[in-house]
Amino acid sequence: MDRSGDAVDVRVQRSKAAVLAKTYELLTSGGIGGVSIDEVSRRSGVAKTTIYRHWPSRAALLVEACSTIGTAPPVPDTGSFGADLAALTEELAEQLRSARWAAVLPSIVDAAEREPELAGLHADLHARLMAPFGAVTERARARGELAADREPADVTAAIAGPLFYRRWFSREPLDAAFVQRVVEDALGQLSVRPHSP
Amino acid sequence: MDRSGDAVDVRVQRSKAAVLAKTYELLTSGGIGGVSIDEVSRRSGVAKTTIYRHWPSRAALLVEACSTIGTAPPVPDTGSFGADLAALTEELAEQLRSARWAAVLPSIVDAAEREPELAGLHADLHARLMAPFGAVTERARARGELAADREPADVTAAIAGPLFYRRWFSREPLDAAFVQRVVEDALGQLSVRPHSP
Amino acid sequence: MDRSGDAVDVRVQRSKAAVLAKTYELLTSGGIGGVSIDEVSRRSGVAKTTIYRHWPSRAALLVEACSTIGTAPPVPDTGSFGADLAALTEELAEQLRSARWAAVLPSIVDAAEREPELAGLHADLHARLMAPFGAVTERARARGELAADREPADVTAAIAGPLFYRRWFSREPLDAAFVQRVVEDALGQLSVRPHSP
Amino acid sequence: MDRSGDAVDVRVQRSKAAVLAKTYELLTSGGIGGVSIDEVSRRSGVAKTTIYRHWPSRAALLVEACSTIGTAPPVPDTGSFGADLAALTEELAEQLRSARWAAVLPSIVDAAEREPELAGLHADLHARLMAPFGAVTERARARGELAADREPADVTAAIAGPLFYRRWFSREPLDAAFVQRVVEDALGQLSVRPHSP
DNA sequence: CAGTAAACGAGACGGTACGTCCCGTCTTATG
DNA sequence: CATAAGACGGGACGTACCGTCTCGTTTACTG
Repeated sequence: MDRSGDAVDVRVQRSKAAVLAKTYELLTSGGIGGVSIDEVSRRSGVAKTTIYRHWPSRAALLVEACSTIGTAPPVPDTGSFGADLAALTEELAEQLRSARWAAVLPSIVDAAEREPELAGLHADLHARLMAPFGAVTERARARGELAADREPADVTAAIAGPLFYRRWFSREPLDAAFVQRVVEDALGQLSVRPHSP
Repeated sequence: MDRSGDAVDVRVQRSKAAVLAKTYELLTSGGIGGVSIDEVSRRSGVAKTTIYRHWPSRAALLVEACSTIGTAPPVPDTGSFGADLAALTEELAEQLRSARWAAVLPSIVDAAEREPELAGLHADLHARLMAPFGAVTERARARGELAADREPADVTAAIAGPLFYRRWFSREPLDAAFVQRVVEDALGQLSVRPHSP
Repeated sequence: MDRSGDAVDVRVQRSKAAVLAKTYELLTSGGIGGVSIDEVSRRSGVAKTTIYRHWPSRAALLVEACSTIGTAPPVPDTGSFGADLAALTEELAEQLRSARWAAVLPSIVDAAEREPELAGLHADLHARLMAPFGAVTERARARGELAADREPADVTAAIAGPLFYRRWFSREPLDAAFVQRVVEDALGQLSVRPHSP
Repeated sequence: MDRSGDAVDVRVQRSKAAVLAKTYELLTSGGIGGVSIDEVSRRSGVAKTTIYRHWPSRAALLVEACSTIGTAPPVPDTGSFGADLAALTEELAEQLRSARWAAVLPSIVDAAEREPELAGLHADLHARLMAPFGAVTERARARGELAADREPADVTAAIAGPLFYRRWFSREPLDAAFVQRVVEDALGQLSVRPHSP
């Protein structure tokens, strides 16, 4: 019966796609509270049984629906770490302001906090979101703009820290001035040296 | 008639106290999602009807139950902004590692994200937690250690940003070295001048 | 402090009257299901406590509200048993068609069926309603129109039986023809002799 | 899909049967007022949700539960209307003394009085109970024992009227002498002619 | 005219039931 | 063997009444 792996049954793909699409639709229209498995099933025409076959819980479905959406931005390559960082930070701020995943991340964080099995999902999502910062950081280290002991984690802490804090904790607007200052402060504290090629 | 406010019937106090206590208990153990009126009623022995008599909704009960959560640390007064900030930051890190509210905040953030009536609750809690940073910042500005255009919000963003990020998003341990670096970076980017009395 | 029983405090009268009036009002507007102690209290301004002080239960209040209303018709005295009986029967039929107690009696019967303490109330009400039939029957026996072995109970069974049956069991209209036939049949089976004074 | 009607899922049958059985139990022990969906659910082990899935309201459930109550006695065929009627009347009196439905009818009458959706239930039950009287009446008319203008309704009024009255209103015992007199009176007022075959 | 006991209003309380919504599990039949 | 269809047990929601229970406050008779 071995379908040799790659012919994974087209129906599975179809079902998952339909479910994710409707989940996304409900998510954007009614927030997380507006997504119920029953409703997704009703609208997508995919049986509830099937949904539970593919996702262990409502939370898992939400996570995937969001992570599909929360695709990391392309890694910029301007030639200088500063410009790369500014571009990425602006993009991140923009997503925090408007992207669907930004409204859902706290519930994922919360889930990760109390259900260890969901912590993995959180880690995946986080890694995906932060990957571009890692990439430009590595490049900067290779070019000597950044000291060798500066880790990608330091960069994300310096950038995402203040942004996330402002988005979810102080709940003030993420205006351009704030974003710019965050970039400058980060560059300052990371002791970035100008790149001379 | 007029029972003039202070003789408000002891039973009311008892009921409310019992309900709040159990709500708090459920809150810290299961987050906001773990609090249901039915469960509070069951555990507290207070009838559901009575709970609804005192709080119009689940949200209202949560707001009041949370108002006792997260007591801010005392404001240090070492004489220098740097030392004050270091003390507060270490205290905050310690609370993030162990305090009950640290496990609950994400669910509050999540709730604030989509239930407007709970946003106030989040704002209160946040203000309470960050108040000491505001106090030492104001003092530093008065003493000239800090430029007049440096707002308390800048300080909390510089300190709480990385700490919160690490606690809930990158989920790495909040070790002493990290805390120390956060303080140093913050002092650097805030352009703190030494205090000469 | 013995107020010697009969000076029962005017306030009691006032409260009871107010409660019964509103109960009656609710009863006629919303049927038995429309009467709730809370609502009666709200509308009459009489505290729930006071209501329960005077009536042991909602049922008891309803019974009294109905029995106050279901006053028996005056005993006719036409000179002949047949005419008396016809008058009483027509009056009874009229009450069955329109009086408030007619809509409530079944619930009293039901209550009497399963709560012995309410059976007494039922008996009272029944006796009050049937008293006039007893009176005219006794008179007819005294005058020799009716054999001495014909009891009032036989008369009520012959008259109220078919009427009640039609009102509550077959649920057909109590039209004049039916009422007339019931009277005739009763007179026939009671072997009424014409009265010669 | 089409499960074509007869393979309607055994579970549905099981649930409905369990619910109806317990409803019937509660009904006969506590009358219509003694039936609550919660209690039925609790005793039957069938979830409240499931009950509401099958019956849109408490009333609908009661209607169905009552439809099995009160099975009519077999129609006698002695050859004469008088003997048939006597047999049926004695059987009815016996049921009034002991049958479960006799304790429940008043609450059904009461319900029919004010809940139109339950009136149908009452009508069904009444028709079922009275059917045998209709049958023997028709036969008697066909044989000429009874005038053509004597309706089954007249017979039931003459028989069930006094019996029901005595059972629920005067609440005196339904002894043999009373039953016999009711039959005789009925035969008299119906002007029954002897049957000559 | 003061004292006192009843009746009273206000309303908190524990409790039961309502009918609805969603969860996640299950069973069965179809393609 | 993935799926559609949908029944099922369960738990929570917020509301309406029930009947009980303090508590002070009239009110009207008594001494």
